[in-house]
Order: sequence, then structure tokens, then C-alpha cells
Amino acid sequence: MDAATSLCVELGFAATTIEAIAARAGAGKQTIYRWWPSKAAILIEGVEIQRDARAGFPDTGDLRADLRTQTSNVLRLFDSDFGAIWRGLIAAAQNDTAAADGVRRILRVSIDECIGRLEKGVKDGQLRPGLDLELVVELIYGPMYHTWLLRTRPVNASYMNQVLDALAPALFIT
Amino acid sequence: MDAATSLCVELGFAATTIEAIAARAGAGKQTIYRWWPSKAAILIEGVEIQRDARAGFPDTGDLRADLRTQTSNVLRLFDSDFGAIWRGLIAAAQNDTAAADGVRRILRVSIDECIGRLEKGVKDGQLRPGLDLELVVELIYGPMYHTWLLRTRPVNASYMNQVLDALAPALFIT
Amino acid sequence: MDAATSLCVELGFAATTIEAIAARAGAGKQTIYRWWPSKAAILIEGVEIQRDARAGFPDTGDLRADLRTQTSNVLRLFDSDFGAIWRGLIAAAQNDTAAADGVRRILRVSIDECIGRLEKGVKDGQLRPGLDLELVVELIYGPMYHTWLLRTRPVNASYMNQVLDALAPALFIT
Amino acid sequence: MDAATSLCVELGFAATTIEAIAARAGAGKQTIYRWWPSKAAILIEGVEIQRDARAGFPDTGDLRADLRTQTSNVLRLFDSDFGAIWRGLIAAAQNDTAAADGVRRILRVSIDECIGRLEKGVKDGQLRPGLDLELVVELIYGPMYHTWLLRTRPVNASYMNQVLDALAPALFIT
DNA sequence: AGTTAACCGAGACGGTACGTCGCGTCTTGTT
DNA sequence: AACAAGACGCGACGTACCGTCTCGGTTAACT
Repeated sequence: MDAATSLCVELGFAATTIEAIAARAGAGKQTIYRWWPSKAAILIEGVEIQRDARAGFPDTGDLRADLRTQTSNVLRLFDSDFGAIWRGLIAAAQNDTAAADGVRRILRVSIDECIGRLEKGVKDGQLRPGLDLELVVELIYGPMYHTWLLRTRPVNASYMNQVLDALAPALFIT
Repeated sequence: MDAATSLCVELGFAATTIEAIAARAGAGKQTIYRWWPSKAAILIEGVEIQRDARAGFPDTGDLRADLRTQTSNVLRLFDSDFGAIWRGLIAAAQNDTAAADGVRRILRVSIDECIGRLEKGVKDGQLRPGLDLELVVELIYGPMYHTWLLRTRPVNASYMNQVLDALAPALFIT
Repeated sequence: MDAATSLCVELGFAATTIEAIAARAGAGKQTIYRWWPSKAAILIEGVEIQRDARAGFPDTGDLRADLRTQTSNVLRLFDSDFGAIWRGLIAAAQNDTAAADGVRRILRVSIDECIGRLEKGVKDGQLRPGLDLELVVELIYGPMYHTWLLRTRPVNASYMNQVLDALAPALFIT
Repeated sequence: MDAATSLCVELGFAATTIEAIAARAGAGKQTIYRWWPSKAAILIEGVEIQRDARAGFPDTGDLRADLRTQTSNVLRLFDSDFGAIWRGLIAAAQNDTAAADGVRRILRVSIDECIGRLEKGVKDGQLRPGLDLELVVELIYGPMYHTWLLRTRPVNASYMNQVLDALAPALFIT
């Protein structure tokens, strides 16, 4: 009954209760507990399913442009209903090991997709060789998450362009 | 009654209740509510007081070394009791505007301190001129928070050295 | 600050708090506690003062008529604001010895006034001699309080006339 | 959980809290609230159950003797644990409509039992015909409740004998 | 006239109980 | 057999008052 993610969108993560999810889903609480150990687990599964539906990393041959496209897509996602849920899950992960595992599992896939594209960039002679690509992902997405989670200033496409431009001398060839 | 931060350290942010804080502090619940609107507010005040006690940014004249020193100090802090509280506050900030304001207020000071040191670095000819220094802070601390909050891999001094080294071509002169 | 009896009238005895009395009286709570040990004590004093203002038992020479007049007056009192307070005090007296003393003190005066009139009735040859007059008071007022406190049916002047008529063979001479 | 009436006996009505009742009953507070709206409601139900267990009015054929027996029984009850609870309930009824309804409901049964016996007394030619029997009940029990609730003097069997003797000319034949 | 003490309003304090909410477990009746 | 429905023991919530306790500020009395 992932239609219960709707509650999370309507009321926010914190105000979403398992009781309400069960009621909204027309299910008994027990049934919920039979399938998921916690509220976070339900939403993680929801996110994973939705994620599988969404496709991978763009590849037009121009790495820098693709990174711009992809970060812009991610930001659009963060601005949508998904953003509220993702925020809540990251928050939950700070106090709940299981949630942290779920969050990490979700991120792993996205990071690996990104790393895959970066590897192609190296092959294409667009990305400096010898870089720890996991680190490159963090250099790019770190500022985004920092600004998005800590709300120090608005995060949008132009912000990410600034980030990518600033990182350019460190990452890209010519 | 900031000695109630001890509970947060012992039990974690989520398991810390205002009831327990009051009991530990030998105070009535009402007294707590008279002074702070929420658990987060108490801890934010505690963090701010402690922060005021701690000093500012190192300045040896060598910007890169100072950044290494400072990030290393911050990481040590994150590994200490403070880390658990800070984690909890950032989590709370995701679902609570007031907490978010407090977190932002705390961060602002640290960021401004960092920006101050970066400005000196520009004057000293160690940092590239023309950079948005707020952005530079995010380039440096973004990866740190990303990795620390999302727990994708361990964060330690050597990790931050990697980050600074990777950023070097983008930030530093020669 | 017996103007605080107004609160009792407005909100009922149970909902009247010493805090509210103090606020309404424009006094500090401490000042209230300096003068009275409890809410009941305040109201008892208020009742006593008001009682002293009201006069005694009617005496037209016709005992039966006087009893009708007096019971009717009492009932009118019970229907007024005083009734609500008196009800509350009697209730409080069930769980509070001090309140019980106050209630008994107030009643004593009224009962003695009634007994005084009854004694005159004996002298006048209207009341059977040899009766325990305290008991006679109870025979008359007992049904009234029973019906008023337990609310088994409406109490009004005609009810009291029935009571007096029914008691007549037991009390009055011809 | 009528075993919670024990608390009322031990501590008195006023000092009995729903919290303590729940604890003593080994139940959650919510469970108490699910079944009864207030402390008074619990005790009323307890009294009603106990009342159903106790039998009705004695009938030896001698009305006056039966009234003596019954009032004496009632007084013994008032002196027992039940007395404390009944006192508290009558007190509560003064400020609480629901409690008043409960008290009235309980009384109704007893009054009707008494009226039943009085009717037989009329048939047997022991009680004056033409009396409002409801009123007769009040003439008998009114003094008892008056004296018991207002504590103007001790109530005991000999007191009730005095009452019945005094009422005799008004009520009984020969 | 200046100082001092008593008393006051205001309201913070440590508590206790309130009535509500949601937890995770359990029982019951239905399909 | 799995399910919805929801009761259950529990624990924390945030609120209301309790009775006690400082606080300043204002009188009033007495040097």
C-alpha cells in the first residue's frame, strides 16, 4: 500500500503515523507490521520502486552537459513530493540504523550510475584520469545535499551550474 | 539545564524526552516548556553556548594547512558527543522549521568564520580570486556532510585531505 | 475579595480555581493563601457575611404560615447564585473536614433560628410539646435537602407545602 | 475493574485518580477512558453492580418494624466502605450532570423498592391511605440524608427510630 | 525626611494529574 | 489462513493548577 506515501506528502514525514497509513490503506495495523518493520521501511520500499521506474544517467557524449542535466533532474525531484519523503528518510536515518541502511542502499544505486557515467567520461578524455570517482560524486553532490538539507540558501539549477563551473578546473580536461 | 544534553548523548536524540530531561534536571516539565518550545530548542541553545566557548578558525598564514586543521577539528567534534546531538538536530530540522532556523543560525557563524579565513587567503594570494566564497565553503564542507550524514563511507582526516587535494586545482594558486 | 464568589457562580464550584480567583481579584496567589487555606474557606466566609446581612426567621404569630414563608424563602435562595455556591460547599464538605466544619457552622445558625421560632410555637400552643426541636427541623428541611441535593424531583414552594401538610399531624396542634 | 473502588475506600473519593485506578487495575489509562467517561462513572457502575447483588426491602408484615430494619441496614451500609463512595458520588453529582444522573438512577431503584413496601402497607391498613408515597420516602430518608451529609449530629439506628416515632402520627394507623 | 520593614502583585518553581495520541502486540470475527 | 477492525498495556505528550518560593515596588511607621 505504497499509496500511503501520499500521507507523508500531505502531512510531512513526522506527522505520518502507521495508524493513519493503515486507515488510509483500508488495512489493519497488523497487516502493515507483517510486511514492514517501520514507517521508514515502507517509504524506503516506495522510493525504491519509484526509483526503478525512473531511468538512469543521461549520456549524450558530453559529460559536463550530462552532469548539468542530471543534477537539474535531481533538483526537480527534490522539489517534488519525493523531496519531502527523501528529507524525512534522511532524517530518520540519523537515529535509526535500519533506515540508514535503506537510505544507503538507495543512494548506492544512484552513485554507481553516476560513477559509471564518470568512467565513460574518463575514457572519453573529458574527465581527468586518476581521480577517485566516488569522491568526484561527493564533490558534486556534497554541496547540493549540504545546501538542500541545511537550507543555508536556495538550491536550483543555476546553483548547481555554479558548483560544476567551480569544480571544472579540478575535474575536467580543457 | 543544559546538563540535559547528557541524556541526548546517552540515549540518542530520538529517545530523549522532555519528561526525562525535566526529571534529570530536577525540574518540573512546565519549567522546561516555559523556557523552550521543544526538545530541539534546548539542544540548539546548548550547542550555541558550547560553540561560543570554542574558538574560531586557525590562521597560521598557510590557508591549505589551516583548512586541513579546521576540517580535522570539525571531524573530531563530529566523532564526539556533540556529533550525536548535531546529527539529531539536523534530522529534526528536516521536519521542523524552528529547528531548521536554529541549525541555520549555528551554521551561519561557522560559515562566516570560514569565509573570513578564505578572504584572508585571497588577500594572501593563496586562494583564487573571484570565487563565491560561500560556494567554496560548500565545496569543502558539502562532501564532508554528505558522507557523514548519508554514511556512504567513513569520514576522517585523511578523507578530508583527499577532498582538499582534489579541490586544489579549483581553489588554490600554485 | 469575596467578589471572587462571582467566579463560582459563572463557572461552577469545581471549575473555580484559586489562580482564577486571584487573577480576578487582582491579587497575588500568595495573598489569597495568606488569608484562607482553601477555596472552600473563601466561599464559606462569603456565605457567612451574606448570611449575616440577611435577616432571621419570620414571626407573624402563625407558625405554620411562617414555616411556609421561610421554606419558600430558602428555596428562592437555593435557586439563586447562592444555590450554586451552597451546593459546591456541601459537596466539598464530603471530602474535606475543614469545609464540613464551615458548612456545619453556617447551618447551626439557621437551625438555631428555626428552633427559636419553634420554641415560640410550643409556647403559643401551635406545636406539640415534648418534641425534639432539632429533630423537627430535620423533619422539615431533610426532605428539602434530600430532593434538592439528589435531584429526584423539582423542589419548589408547593413541594414544601406538601411536606408541611404531610407532617402536620405529627407536629401541629389542631 | 471495579476493584478500583478499593482505592476510593483507601484514599477517599477526592484523592482517587484515574491514573491510580489504571495502575492498580494493571490497565492503561486509555482503557479506562474507553469504558467510562469519568471517575464517577466507574464508581456508579460499581455501586450498581453491588446494589443488584444486595436484596430488596424486608417484609415481615409489620411495616413499621420493616422500616426500622431497613433504615438500620442502610445506616450500616453508610458506615461501611460503601458510605465513603456514596458520599463522594453525591458530592460529585453536585458539579457533574452525568454523575447526578447516575446517582438518581441508583436512588430510583431503592426508592421504588421502598414505595412498593409502602403500598403493601397501605393495603395492610398500616399506612394512612391517600399519601404521596414518594413524599413519604422523602419524609423518612430526608432527615437521614440531611444529618448524614451535613454532619450536624451522629446518625444511627436510634436516631432513625426517633424519626420514625416522630413521623408516626403523620404516617401510621393506630 | 529618610530609612526600614511589612505587605503586596506578579509569576517562576517542583510537582501531580489530566485527557489524548500513537506505539507495537493481542484477540476476535469475517470472508 | 489471511485479513479489517480495534482493544490492550504502555509511555510521552503538552496543559492546568496546586501550594511554595522569590522577586521588585509601594506604602506606612519609626527613627
